[in-house]
Amino acid sequence: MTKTLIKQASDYCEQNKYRLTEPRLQVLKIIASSVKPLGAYEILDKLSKTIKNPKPPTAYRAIDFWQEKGFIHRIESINAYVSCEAGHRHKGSQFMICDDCGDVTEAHLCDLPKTLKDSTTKNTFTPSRWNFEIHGLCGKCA
Amino acid sequence: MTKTLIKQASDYCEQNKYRLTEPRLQVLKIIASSVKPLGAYEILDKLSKTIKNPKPPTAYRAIDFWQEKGFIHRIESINAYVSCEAGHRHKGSQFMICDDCGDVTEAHLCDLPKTLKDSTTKNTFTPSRWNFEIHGLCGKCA
DNA sequence: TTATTAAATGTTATAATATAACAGTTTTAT
DNA sequence: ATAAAACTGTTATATTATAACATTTAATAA
Repeated sequence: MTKTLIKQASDYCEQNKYRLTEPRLQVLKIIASSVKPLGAYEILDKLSKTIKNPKPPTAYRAIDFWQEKGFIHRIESINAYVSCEAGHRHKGSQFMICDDCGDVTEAHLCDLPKTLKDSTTKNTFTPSRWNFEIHGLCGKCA
Repeated sequence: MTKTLIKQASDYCEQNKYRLTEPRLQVLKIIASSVKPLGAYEILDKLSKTIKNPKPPTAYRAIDFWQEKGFIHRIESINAYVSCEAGHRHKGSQFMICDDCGDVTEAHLCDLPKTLKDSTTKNTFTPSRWNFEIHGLCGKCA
């Protein structure tokens, strides 16, 4: 639900004294209204419909902002960005990426699965955030 | 153990009729002998010690080759490559990446942890490969 | 309510990462 | 020997991302 996410973001900004500027608003709308992850330059391209001749930093700054605040995630293996529906800040995500149609499904992971957690413990490693990207085929494409 | 990995790779090429060419050998040696993940252009730079004036495709082709064969992995969140000690082809890895010193520890994951597997099932998603990147602090830096 | 500061954007340039395309070479199989 | 396949060399360029600094907007304090 696009509207819900924008509302959430708007409330978040108000509560935390961040400015919901035009680049930020438009970038979030663009990402939230896409069914597939978008690359930064796709976002930039769409941004040019509402902002005159935007440059890369305009897109990247807004992307970075929402990413820090947990409203969007970067899918590292495809250099693309998706909005997050979780409605709360979480340390990690599990993405299921269909290599056929490009569709991505997210499940957020507030905790590390036990086997992985055990592995970090064994290595005296203190996790702060995690990103699990699973490639394969979605139900429609399988 | 660098020697072991090179030997493994050499045997693998012989058994599978792949050519262990100079760029491939040097690139694998470079990655295998580094304690930290290396970026493609770092690899290219080191490659210039044994190959005269190498160009990006020379490095990237060898990188892609070893990656396909499972002898190295790409760490997506830092655009860098590490050798794999597992000695067998596995579908996924868990990387623990220290954000302070840059050190990376790998644990290979032949199977998806149950919670994640359940999540794929629920989404009728068929996994083929996975990459789990956990950021945080290693024992030395914590 | 104006001055000051902080936060954010606009703009130019460039860095960092990666690949396309095609010519030439080496190896393998015939 | 010849042809085909695999691989490398080389030039050029695409893609992704950031540095640096001038300018504008908004919040805060005098």
